[in-house]
Amino acid sequence: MTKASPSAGDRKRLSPEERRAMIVAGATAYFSEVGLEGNTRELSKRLGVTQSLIFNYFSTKTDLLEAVYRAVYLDRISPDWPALIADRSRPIHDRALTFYREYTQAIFSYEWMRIFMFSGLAGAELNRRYLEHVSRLLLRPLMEEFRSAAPGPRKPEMEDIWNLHGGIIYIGIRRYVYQVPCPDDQDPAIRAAVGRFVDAFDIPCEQACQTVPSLPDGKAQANADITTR
Amino acid sequence: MTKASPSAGDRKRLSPEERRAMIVAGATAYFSEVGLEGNTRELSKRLGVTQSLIFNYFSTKTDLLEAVYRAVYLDRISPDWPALIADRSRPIHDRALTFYREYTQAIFSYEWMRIFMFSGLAGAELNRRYLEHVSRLLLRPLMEEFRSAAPGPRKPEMEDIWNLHGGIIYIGIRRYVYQVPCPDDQDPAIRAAVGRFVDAFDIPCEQACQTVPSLPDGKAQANADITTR
DNA sequence: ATTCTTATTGATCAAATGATCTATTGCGTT
DNA sequence: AACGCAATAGATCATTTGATCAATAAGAAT
Repeated sequence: MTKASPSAGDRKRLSPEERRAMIVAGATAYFSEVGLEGNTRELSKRLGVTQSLIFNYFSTKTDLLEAVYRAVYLDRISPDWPALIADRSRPIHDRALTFYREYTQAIFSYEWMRIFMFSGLAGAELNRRYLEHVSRLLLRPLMEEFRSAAPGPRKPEMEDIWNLHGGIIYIGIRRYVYQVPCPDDQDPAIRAAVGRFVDAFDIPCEQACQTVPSLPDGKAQANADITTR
Repeated sequence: MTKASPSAGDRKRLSPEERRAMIVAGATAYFSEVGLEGNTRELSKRLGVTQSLIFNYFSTKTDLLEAVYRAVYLDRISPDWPALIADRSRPIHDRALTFYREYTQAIFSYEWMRIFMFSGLAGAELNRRYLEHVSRLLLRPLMEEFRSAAPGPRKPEMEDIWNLHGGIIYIGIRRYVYQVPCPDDQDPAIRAAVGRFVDAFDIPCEQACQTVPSLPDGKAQANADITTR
Protein backbone atom coordinates (compact mmCIF):
# COMPACT_ATOMS: atom_id res chain seq x y z
CA MET A 1 0.00 0.00 0.00
CA THR A 2 1.03 3.61 -0.35
CA LYS A 3 2.65 5.35 2.52
CA ALA A 4 0.14 6.95 4.79
CA SER A 5 2.13 9.05 7.24
CA PRO A 6 -0.20 11.93 7.95
CA SER A 7 2.07 14.53 9.46
CA ALA A 8 5.75 14.24 10.15
CA GLY A 9 9.00 15.82 9.02
CA ASP A 10 8.58 14.20 5.63
CA ARG A 11 7.01 17.11 3.91
CA LYS A 12 7.47 16.64 0.19
CA ARG A 13 6.90 19.17 -2.53
CA LEU A 14 5.42 17.84 -5.74
CA SER A 15 4.65 19.69 -8.90
CA PRO A 16 1.03 20.76 -9.10
CA GLU A 17 0.38 18.24 -11.86
CA GLU A 18 1.83 15.36 -9.87
CA ARG A 19 0.05 16.34 -6.68
CA ARG A 20 -3.24 16.78 -8.44
CA ALA A 21 -2.94 13.39 -10.10
CA MET A 22 -2.01 11.81 -6.79
CA ILE A 23 -5.04 13.30 -5.08
CA VAL A 24 -7.38 12.16 -7.84
CA ALA A 25 -5.95 8.65 -7.70
CA GLY A 26 -6.29 8.50 -3.93
CA ALA A 27 -9.77 9.97 -4.06
CA THR A 28 -10.83 7.39 -6.63
CA ALA A 29 -9.66 4.55 -4.43
CA TYR A 30 -11.14 6.09 -1.29
CA PHE A 31 -14.54 7.12 -2.66
CA SER A 32 -14.97 3.86 -4.53
CA GLU A 33 -14.56 2.10 -1.20
CA VAL A 34 -16.65 4.20 1.17
CA GLY A 35 -18.98 6.01 -1.17
CA LEU A 36 -19.21 9.52 -2.51
CA GLU A 37 -19.95 11.00 0.93
CA GLY A 38 -16.56 9.97 2.26
CA ASN A 39 -14.95 12.89 4.04
CA THR A 40 -11.92 14.84 3.02
CA ARG A 41 -10.11 14.38 6.33
CA GLU A 42 -10.00 10.62 6.04
CA LEU A 43 -8.96 10.97 2.42
CA SER A 44 -6.13 13.32 3.36
CA LYS A 45 -4.94 10.82 5.97
CA ARG A 46 -4.73 8.10 3.36
CA LEU A 47 -2.89 10.43 1.03
CA GLY A 48 -0.43 11.40 3.72
CA VAL A 49 -1.14 15.10 3.35
CA THR A 50 -3.19 17.65 5.23
CA GLN A 51 -6.86 18.13 4.56
CA SER A 52 -6.40 21.74 3.52
CA LEU A 53 -4.07 20.71 0.73
CA ILE A 54 -6.94 19.04 -1.06
CA PHE A 55 -8.77 22.35 -1.21
CA ASN A 56 -5.70 23.94 -2.68
CA TYR A 57 -6.18 21.81 -5.78
CA PHE A 58 -9.95 21.48 -5.83
CA SER A 59 -12.02 24.44 -4.79
CA THR A 60 -14.82 22.21 -3.55
CA LYS A 61 -15.46 18.57 -2.83
CA THR A 62 -17.83 18.44 -5.78
CA ASP A 63 -14.96 19.58 -7.98
CA LEU A 64 -12.84 16.75 -6.69
CA LEU A 65 -15.62 14.25 -7.33
CA GLU A 66 -15.99 15.49 -10.88
CA ALA A 67 -12.27 14.97 -11.41
CA VAL A 68 -12.73 11.44 -10.08
CA TYR A 69 -15.61 10.85 -12.47
CA ARG A 70 -13.54 12.05 -15.38
CA ALA A 71 -10.57 9.90 -14.39
CA VAL A 72 -12.75 6.83 -14.00
CA TYR A 73 -14.91 7.18 -17.08
CA LEU A 74 -12.23 8.51 -19.37
CA ASP A 75 -11.16 6.21 -22.20
CA ARG A 76 -13.05 3.20 -20.93
CA ILE A 77 -14.93 2.84 -24.20
CA SER A 78 -12.50 1.87 -26.92
CA PRO A 79 -13.00 3.69 -30.21
CA ASP A 80 -12.34 0.35 -31.95
CA TRP A 81 -15.45 -1.39 -30.70
CA PRO A 82 -17.96 0.04 -33.17
CA ALA A 83 -15.74 -1.13 -36.04
CA LEU A 84 -15.25 -4.51 -34.39
CA ILE A 85 -18.99 -4.97 -34.03
CA ALA A 86 -19.67 -3.91 -37.59
CA ASP A 87 -16.94 -6.06 -39.16
CA ARG A 88 -19.00 -8.56 -41.15
CA SER A 89 -15.92 -10.41 -42.33
CA ARG A 90 -16.03 -12.10 -38.92
CA PRO A 91 -18.90 -14.19 -37.56
CA ILE A 92 -21.15 -12.25 -35.23
CA HIS A 93 -20.53 -14.86 -32.56
CA ASP A 94 -16.86 -14.06 -32.67
CA ARG A 95 -17.39 -10.32 -32.68
CA ALA A 96 -19.81 -10.37 -29.76
CA LEU A 97 -17.53 -12.57 -27.71
CA THR A 98 -14.47 -10.45 -28.44
CA PHE A 99 -16.38 -7.31 -27.59
CA TYR A 100 -17.59 -8.61 -24.24
CA ARG A 101 -14.16 -9.94 -23.38
CA GLU A 102 -12.64 -6.54 -24.02
CA TYR A 103 -15.50 -4.60 -22.48
CA THR A 104 -15.42 -6.55 -19.23
CA GLN A 105 -11.65 -6.26 -19.22
CA ALA A 106 -12.13 -2.49 -19.37
CA ILE A 107 -14.81 -1.99 -16.72
CA PHE A 108 -14.50 -4.95 -14.32
CA SER A 109 -12.47 -3.20 -11.67
CA TYR A 110 -13.24 -2.38 -8.07
CA GLU A 111 -13.04 1.36 -8.74
CA TRP A 112 -15.07 1.52 -11.91
CA MET A 113 -17.87 -0.79 -10.86
CA ARG A 114 -18.41 0.88 -7.51
CA ILE A 115 -18.02 4.49 -8.63
CA PHE A 116 -20.48 3.77 -11.42
CA MET A 117 -22.95 2.24 -8.97
CA PHE A 118 -22.53 5.00 -6.39
CA SER A 119 -23.01 7.74 -8.95
CA GLY A 120 -25.88 5.85 -10.53
CA LEU A 121 -27.70 5.70 -7.22
CA ALA A 122 -26.99 9.39 -6.71
CA GLY A 123 -28.75 10.04 -10.00
CA ALA A 124 -25.68 11.42 -11.74
CA GLU A 125 -26.44 12.64 -15.21
CA LEU A 126 -23.06 11.27 -16.25
CA ASN A 127 -24.34 7.72 -15.76
CA ARG A 128 -27.33 8.19 -17.97
CA ARG A 129 -25.15 9.76 -20.62
CA TYR A 130 -22.74 6.84 -20.40
CA LEU A 131 -25.51 4.27 -20.73
CA GLU A 132 -27.06 6.18 -23.60
CA HIS A 133 -23.65 6.20 -25.25
CA VAL A 134 -23.22 2.45 -24.76
CA SER A 135 -26.71 1.82 -26.03
CA ARG A 136 -26.40 3.92 -29.16
CA LEU A 137 -22.81 3.18 -30.18
CA LEU A 138 -22.44 -0.42 -29.08
CA LEU A 139 -25.61 -2.27 -28.16
CA ARG A 140 -27.88 -1.07 -30.94
CA PRO A 141 -25.26 -1.84 -33.62
CA LEU A 142 -24.77 -5.20 -31.93
CA MET A 143 -28.48 -5.83 -32.23
CA GLU A 144 -28.45 -4.88 -35.90
CA GLU A 145 -25.62 -7.32 -36.53
CA PHE A 146 -27.47 -10.08 -34.76
CA ARG A 147 -30.62 -9.32 -36.72
CA SER A 148 -28.70 -9.36 -39.96
CA ALA A 149 -27.01 -12.64 -39.10
CA ALA A 150 -30.18 -14.38 -37.93
CA PRO A 151 -31.52 -16.53 -40.79
CA GLY A 152 -35.02 -17.10 -39.45
CA PRO A 153 -37.83 -14.78 -38.40
CA ARG A 154 -36.68 -14.67 -34.75
CA LYS A 155 -34.60 -11.56 -34.36
CA PRO A 156 -33.48 -9.90 -31.14
CA GLU A 157 -35.00 -6.69 -29.84
CA MET A 158 -33.11 -4.17 -27.75
CA GLU A 159 -34.45 -5.75 -24.58
CA ASP A 160 -32.86 -9.02 -25.63
CA ILE A 161 -29.52 -7.29 -26.08
CA TRP A 162 -29.92 -5.63 -22.70
CA ASN A 163 -30.54 -9.08 -21.26
CA LEU A 164 -27.32 -10.41 -22.74
CA HIS A 165 -25.52 -7.32 -21.53
CA GLY A 166 -27.01 -7.42 -18.04
CA GLY A 167 -26.25 -11.06 -17.52
CA ILE A 168 -22.59 -10.37 -18.17
CA ILE A 169 -22.38 -7.10 -16.23
CA TYR A 170 -24.02 -8.83 -13.28
CA ILE A 171 -20.84 -10.86 -12.84
CA GLY A 172 -19.03 -7.64 -12.00
CA ILE A 173 -21.84 -6.52 -9.75
CA ARG A 174 -21.63 -9.73 -7.77
CA ARG A 175 -17.91 -9.42 -7.45
CA TYR A 176 -17.36 -5.75 -6.73
CA VAL A 177 -20.68 -4.45 -5.40
CA TYR A 178 -22.08 -7.36 -3.43
CA GLN A 179 -18.62 -8.81 -2.94
CA VAL A 180 -19.75 -12.40 -2.91
CA PRO A 181 -17.51 -15.26 -4.01
CA CYS A 182 -17.12 -15.48 -7.78
CA PRO A 183 -15.00 -17.54 -10.13
CA ASP A 184 -11.65 -15.89 -10.65
CA ASP A 185 -11.95 -16.31 -14.39
CA GLN A 186 -15.23 -15.04 -15.80
CA ASP A 187 -14.35 -15.97 -19.35
CA PRO A 188 -16.19 -19.32 -19.39
CA ALA A 189 -19.37 -17.65 -18.18
CA ILE A 190 -19.10 -14.93 -20.81
CA ARG A 191 -18.39 -17.50 -23.51
CA ALA A 192 -21.41 -19.54 -22.45
CA ALA A 193 -23.70 -16.49 -22.29
CA VAL A 194 -22.74 -15.28 -25.76
CA GLY A 195 -22.98 -18.84 -27.08
CA ARG A 196 -26.51 -19.30 -25.75
CA PHE A 197 -27.55 -15.97 -27.22
CA VAL A 198 -26.18 -16.83 -30.64
CA ASP A 199 -27.84 -20.24 -30.59
CA ALA A 200 -31.19 -18.77 -29.60
CA PHE A 201 -31.44 -16.94 -32.91
CA ASP A 202 -30.39 -19.90 -35.03
CA ILE A 203 -27.27 -18.14 -36.15
CA PRO A 204 -25.02 -20.59 -38.01
CA CYS A 205 -21.78 -21.44 -36.37
CA GLU A 206 -19.28 -21.04 -39.24
CA GLN A 207 -15.73 -21.18 -38.08
CA ALA A 208 -16.47 -19.49 -34.78
CA CYS A 209 -17.44 -22.70 -33.05
CA GLN A 210 -14.11 -24.30 -33.66
CA THR A 211 -12.12 -21.58 -32.01
CA VAL A 212 -14.72 -20.94 -29.36
CA PRO A 213 -16.33 -24.00 -27.78
CA SER A 214 -19.75 -22.75 -26.74
CA LEU A 215 -19.91 -24.78 -23.56
CA PRO A 216 -17.24 -24.98 -20.92
CA ASP A 217 -16.48 -28.51 -19.91
CA GLY A 218 -15.61 -28.13 -16.30
CA LYS A 219 -15.29 -25.75 -13.45
CA ALA A 220 -11.51 -25.87 -13.45
CA GLN A 221 -10.71 -22.28 -14.15
CA ALA A 222 -7.06 -21.66 -14.71
CA ASN A 223 -6.19 -18.01 -14.74
CA ALA A 224 -7.28 -15.24 -12.46
CA ASP A 225 -6.71 -12.14 -14.48
CA ILE A 226 -8.84 -9.80 -12.47
CA THR A 227 -8.23 -9.49 -8.81
CA THR A 228 -10.70 -8.25 -6.25
CA ARG A 229 -8.93 -4.95 -5.95
CA MET B 1 -48.77 11.99 -0.33
CA THR B 2 -48.70 12.06 3.42
CA LYS B 3 -48.91 15.38 5.12
CA ALA B 4 -45.54 16.87 5.76
CA SER B 5 -46.21 19.82 8.03
CA PRO B 6 -43.14 19.98 10.25
CA SER B 7 -44.33 21.91 13.26
CA ALA B 8 -47.70 23.46 13.79
CA GLY B 9 -50.64 23.13 16.12
CA ASP B 10 -51.47 19.77 14.58
CA ARG B 11 -49.68 17.68 17.12
CA LYS B 12 -51.09 14.18 16.91
CA ARG B 13 -50.59 11.38 19.38
CA LEU B 14 -50.20 7.95 17.88
CA SER B 15 -49.74 4.68 19.68
CA PRO B 16 -46.10 3.63 19.89
CA GLU B 17 -46.74 0.82 17.42
CA GLU B 18 -48.34 3.10 14.87
CA ARG B 19 -45.70 5.79 15.24
CA ARG B 20 -42.89 3.31 15.00
CA ALA B 21 -44.34 1.78 11.86
CA MET B 22 -44.84 5.24 10.39
CA ILE B 23 -41.24 6.18 11.05
CA VAL B 24 -39.93 2.96 9.53
CA ALA B 25 -42.08 3.45 6.45
CA GLY B 26 -40.93 7.02 6.05
CA ALA B 27 -37.32 6.08 6.67
CA THR B 28 -37.52 3.36 4.04
CA ALA B 29 -38.80 5.80 1.45
CA TYR B 30 -36.31 8.47 2.46
CA PHE B 31 -33.18 6.35 2.71
CA SER B 32 -33.97 4.45 -0.46
CA GLU B 33 -34.02 7.79 -2.22
CA VAL B 34 -31.01 9.60 -0.80
CA GLY B 35 -28.89 6.75 0.54
CA LEU B 36 -28.16 5.38 3.97
CA GLU B 37 -26.30 8.53 5.06
CA GLY B 38 -29.43 10.61 4.80
CA ASN B 39 -29.86 12.71 7.93
CA THR B 40 -32.51 12.43 10.58
CA ARG B 41 -33.56 16.08 10.37
CA GLU B 42 -34.61 15.84 6.75
CA LEU B 43 -36.34 12.56 7.53
CA SER B 44 -38.25 14.13 10.43
CA LYS B 45 -39.37 16.97 8.16
CA ARG B 46 -40.80 14.51 5.69
CA LEU B 47 -42.53 12.66 8.48
CA GLY B 48 -43.98 15.86 9.87
CA VAL B 49 -42.53 15.27 13.33
CA THR B 50 -39.57 16.60 15.24
CA GLN B 51 -36.16 15.08 14.87
CA SER B 52 -35.98 14.14 18.53
CA LEU B 53 -39.06 11.99 18.20
CA ILE B 54 -37.16 9.58 15.99
CA PHE B 55 -34.68 9.00 18.78
CA ASN B 56 -37.53 8.27 21.11
CA TYR B 57 -38.31 5.17 19.10
CA PHE B 58 -34.83 4.25 17.91
CA SER B 59 -31.92 4.74 20.25
CA THR B 60 -29.53 5.31 17.37
CA LYS B 61 -29.63 5.90 13.65
CA THR B 62 -28.10 2.47 13.12
CA ASP B 63 -31.05 1.00 15.01
CA LEU B 64 -33.42 2.76 12.66
CA LEU B 65 -31.53 1.50 9.63
CA GLU B 66 -31.71 -2.03 10.91
CA ALA B 67 -35.45 -1.68 11.31
CA VAL B 68 -35.57 -0.47 7.72
CA TYR B 69 -33.54 -3.47 6.58
CA ARG B 70 -35.89 -5.82 8.37
CA ALA B 71 -38.97 -4.15 6.93
CA VAL B 72 -37.56 -4.26 3.42
CA TYR B 73 -36.14 -7.77 3.42
CA LEU B 74 -38.90 -9.37 5.44
CA ASP B 75 -41.09 -11.83 3.61
CA ARG B 76 -39.74 -11.02 0.20
CA ILE B 77 -38.81 -14.63 -0.42
CA SER B 78 -41.96 -16.69 -0.66
CA PRO B 79 -41.82 -20.02 1.18
CA ASP B 80 -43.64 -21.54 -1.80
CA TRP B 81 -40.83 -21.07 -4.29
CA PRO B 82 -38.72 -24.07 -3.36
CA ALA B 83 -41.73 -26.32 -3.83
CA LEU B 84 -42.63 -24.58 -7.08
CA ILE B 85 -39.13 -25.11 -8.44
CA ALA B 86 -39.06 -28.75 -7.38
CA ASP B 87 -42.52 -29.60 -8.73
CA ARG B 88 -41.64 -32.02 -11.53
CA SER B 89 -45.24 -32.42 -12.54
CA ARG B 90 -44.76 -29.14 -14.37
CA PRO B 91 -42.25 -28.48 -17.15
CA ILE B 92 -39.12 -26.75 -15.95
CA HIS B 93 -39.73 -24.01 -18.48
CA ASP B 94 -43.02 -23.24 -16.83
CA ARG B 95 -41.59 -23.39 -13.31
CA ALA B 96 -38.64 -21.13 -14.09
CA LEU B 97 -40.84 -18.60 -15.81
CA THR B 98 -43.38 -18.58 -13.01
CA PHE B 99 -40.65 -18.24 -10.44
CA TYR B 100 -39.05 -15.25 -12.16
CA ARG B 101 -42.39 -13.59 -12.69
CA GLU B 102 -43.16 -13.86 -9.01
CA TYR B 103 -39.64 -13.07 -7.87
CA THR B 104 -39.42 -9.88 -9.92
CA GLN B 105 -42.92 -9.00 -8.76
CA ALA B 106 -41.58 -9.25 -5.22
CA ILE B 107 -38.34 -7.30 -5.48
CA PHE B 108 -38.77 -4.91 -8.40
CA SER B 109 -39.65 -1.85 -6.37
CA TYR B 110 -37.90 1.45 -5.92
CA GLU B 111 -37.37 0.83 -2.22
CA TRP B 112 -36.14 -2.74 -2.38
CA MET B 113 -33.82 -2.36 -5.33
CA ARG B 114 -32.13 0.76 -4.01
CA ILE B 115 -31.89 -0.25 -0.35
CA PHE B 116 -30.39 -3.54 -1.48
CA MET B 117 -27.85 -1.75 -3.67
CA PHE B 118 -27.00 0.84 -1.02
CA SER B 119 -26.47 -1.76 1.66
CA GLY B 120 -24.61 -3.98 -0.76
CA LEU B 121 -22.14 -1.20 -1.50
CA ALA B 122 -21.82 -0.55 2.21
CA GLY B 123 -20.77 -4.17 2.62
CA ALA B 124 -23.72 -5.14 4.75
CA GLU B 125 -23.53 -8.70 5.96
CA LEU B 126 -27.28 -8.91 5.45
CA ASN B 127 -26.82 -8.71 1.69
CA ARG B 128 -24.38 -11.56 1.56
CA ARG B 129 -26.68 -13.64 3.73
CA TYR B 130 -29.59 -12.83 1.45
CA LEU B 131 -27.69 -13.80 -1.68
CA GLU B 132 -26.42 -16.96 -0.04
CA HIS B 133 -30.01 -17.75 0.86
CA VAL B 134 -31.21 -17.15 -2.70
CA SER B 135 -28.37 -19.21 -4.06
CA ARG B 136 -28.88 -22.20 -1.80
CA LEU B 137 -32.68 -22.33 -1.62
CA LEU B 138 -33.64 -21.15 -5.08
CA LEU B 139 -30.89 -21.00 -7.67
CA ARG B 140 -29.11 -24.24 -6.88
CA PRO B 141 -32.37 -26.21 -6.89
CA LEU B 142 -33.25 -24.44 -10.12
CA MET B 143 -29.96 -25.61 -11.59
CA GLU B 144 -30.62 -29.18 -10.47
CA GLU B 145 -34.02 -29.12 -12.14
CA PHE B 146 -32.54 -27.81 -15.36
CA ARG B 147 -29.83 -30.45 -15.25
CA SER B 148 -32.41 -33.14 -14.66
CA ALA B 149 -34.60 -31.90 -17.50
CA ALA B 150 -31.76 -31.51 -19.98
CA PRO B 151 -31.69 -34.57 -22.25
CA GLY B 152 -28.23 -34.11 -23.69
CA PRO B 153 -24.77 -33.81 -22.17
CA ARG B 154 -24.94 -29.99 -21.98
CA LYS B 155 -26.07 -29.12 -18.50
CA PRO B 156 -25.97 -25.74 -16.77
CA GLU B 157 -23.46 -24.86 -14.07
CA MET B 158 -24.16 -22.40 -11.29
CA GLU B 159 -22.53 -19.63 -13.30
CA ASP B 160 -25.06 -20.25 -16.06
CA ILE B 161 -27.90 -19.91 -13.59
CA TRP B 162 -26.34 -16.71 -12.24
CA ASN B 163 -26.24 -15.45 -15.80
CA LEU B 164 -29.94 -16.11 -16.27
CA HIS B 165 -30.62 -14.52 -12.90
CA GLY B 166 -28.43 -11.49 -13.52
CA GLY B 167 -29.90 -10.79 -16.92
CA ILE B 168 -33.33 -10.55 -15.36
CA ILE B 169 -32.30 -8.62 -12.25
CA TYR B 170 -30.48 -6.15 -14.46
CA ILE B 171 -33.86 -4.95 -15.70
CA GLY B 172 -34.62 -3.72 -12.19
CA ILE B 173 -31.17 -2.20 -11.88
CA ARG B 174 -31.68 -0.21 -15.05
CA ARG B 175 -35.06 0.98 -13.91
CA TYR B 176 -34.52 1.78 -10.26
CA VAL B 177 -30.77 2.28 -9.82
CA TYR B 178 -29.67 3.87 -13.07
CA GLN B 179 -33.17 5.21 -13.72
CA VAL B 180 -32.95 4.98 -17.47
CA PRO B 181 -36.00 4.45 -19.67
CA CYS B 182 -37.28 0.88 -19.56
CA PRO B 183 -40.33 -0.90 -20.93
CA ASP B 184 -43.22 -0.63 -18.51
CA ASP B 185 -43.91 -4.31 -18.83
CA GLN B 186 -40.85 -6.45 -18.26
CA ASP B 187 -42.72 -9.70 -18.81
CA PRO B 188 -41.79 -10.14 -22.49
CA ALA B 189 -38.11 -9.75 -21.67
CA ILE B 190 -38.33 -12.25 -18.84
CA ARG B 191 -40.22 -14.70 -21.04
CA ALA B 192 -37.61 -14.35 -23.76
CA ALA B 193 -34.70 -14.77 -21.35
CA VAL B 194 -36.12 -17.92 -19.78
CA GLY B 195 -37.05 -19.23 -23.21
CA ARG B 196 -33.52 -18.79 -24.54
CA PHE B 197 -32.10 -20.47 -21.48
CA VAL B 198 -34.40 -23.46 -21.82
CA ASP B 199 -33.63 -23.80 -25.52
CA ALA B 200 -29.90 -23.63 -24.91
CA PHE B 201 -30.02 -26.93 -23.04
CA ASP B 202 -32.24 -28.71 -25.57
CA ILE B 203 -35.05 -29.03 -23.09
CA PRO B 204 -38.22 -30.18 -24.90
CA CYS B 205 -41.08 -27.77 -24.93
CA GLU B 206 -43.99 -30.07 -23.90
CA GLN B 207 -47.08 -28.16 -23.06
CA ALA B 208 -45.14 -25.37 -21.45
CA CYS B 209 -45.08 -23.21 -24.51
CA GLN B 210 -48.84 -23.09 -24.74
CA THR B 211 -49.68 -22.62 -21.09
CA VAL B 212 -47.03 -20.02 -20.47
CA PRO B 213 -49.09 -16.89 -20.02
CA SER B 214 -50.18 -17.35 -16.44
CA LEU B 215 -50.48 -13.64 -15.96
CA PRO B 216 -52.82 -11.32 -17.84
CA ASP B 217 -50.16 -9.93 -20.12
CA GLY B 218 -50.95 -6.65 -21.69
CA LYS B 219 -49.61 -5.53 -25.00
CA ALA B 220 -47.55 -2.65 -23.65
CA GLN B 221 -44.27 -4.05 -24.89
CA ALA B 222 -42.64 -1.42 -27.03
CA ASN B 223 -44.00 1.22 -24.72
CA ALA B 224 -40.85 2.65 -23.22
CA ASP B 225 -41.55 5.03 -20.42
CA ILE B 226 -39.62 5.74 -17.30
CA THR B 227 -41.55 4.67 -14.28
CA THR B 228 -39.25 5.45 -11.45
CA ARG B 229 -41.65 5.06 -8.62
C1' DA C 1 25.26 30.09 1.37
C1' DT C 2 21.48 33.23 0.59
C1' DT C 3 17.25 34.47 -1.48
C1' DC C 4 12.78 33.77 -3.27
C1' DT C 5 8.85 31.40 -4.94
C1' DT C 6 5.14 28.58 -3.71
C1' DA C 7 3.71 23.95 -2.17
C1' DT C 8 2.29 22.62 2.20
C1' DT C 9 0.91 22.94 6.92
C1' DG C 10 -1.75 24.08 11.18
C1' DA C 11 -5.20 26.61 13.22
C1' DT C 12 -9.81 27.96 12.81
C1' DC C 13 -14.61 29.05 11.30
C1' DA C 14 -19.39 27.92 10.31
C1' DA C 15 -22.73 24.78 9.19
C1' DA C 16 -24.50 20.15 9.58
C1' DT C 17 -25.63 16.22 12.29
C1' DG C 18 -26.40 12.46 15.85
C1' DA C 19 -27.98 12.38 20.30
C1' DT C 20 -29.85 14.12 24.98
C1' DC C 21 -32.90 16.35 28.18
C1' DT C 22 -36.57 18.99 29.92
C1' DA C 23 -40.87 21.35 29.00
C1' DT C 24 -45.35 20.90 26.72
C1' DT C 25 -49.76 18.95 25.60
C1' DG C 26 -52.98 15.40 23.52
C1' DC C 27 -56.03 12.13 25.16
C1' DG C 28 -57.83 8.35 27.91
C1' DT C 29 -59.53 7.82 32.80
C1' DT C 30 -62.15 9.18 36.62
C1' DA D 1 -64.44 19.03 34.22
C1' DA D 2 -60.30 17.81 36.32
C1' DC D 3 -56.40 14.65 36.42
C1' DG D 4 -52.38 12.19 35.04
C1' DC D 5 -49.73 9.45 32.00
C1' DA D 6 -46.87 9.49 28.19
C1' DA D 7 -46.30 11.00 23.34
C1' DT D 8 -44.32 14.96 21.33
C1' DA D 9 -41.85 19.31 20.84
C1' DG D 10 -38.07 22.58 21.51
C1' DA D 11 -33.73 23.76 23.07
C1' DT D 12 -29.14 22.31 23.39
C1' DC D 13 -24.67 19.67 23.44
C1' DA D 14 -20.70 17.47 21.27
C1' DT D 15 -18.74 15.95 16.96
C1' DT D 16 -18.09 15.94 12.40
C1' DT D 17 -17.06 18.13 8.15
C1' DG D 18 -16.45 21.36 4.19
C1' DA D 19 -13.89 25.34 3.56
C1' DT D 20 -10.57 29.47 4.61
C1' DC D 21 -6.22 31.78 5.59
C1' DA D 22 -2.00 33.16 7.54
C1' DA D 23 2.41 30.92 8.67
C1' DT D 24 6.06 27.60 7.38
C1' DA D 25 9.55 25.37 4.80
C1' DA D 26 11.15 22.63 0.50
C1' DG D 27 13.75 23.22 -3.33
C1' DA D 28 15.25 25.83 -7.35
C1' DA D 29 17.82 29.99 -8.77
C1' DT D 30 21.42 33.12 -7.85
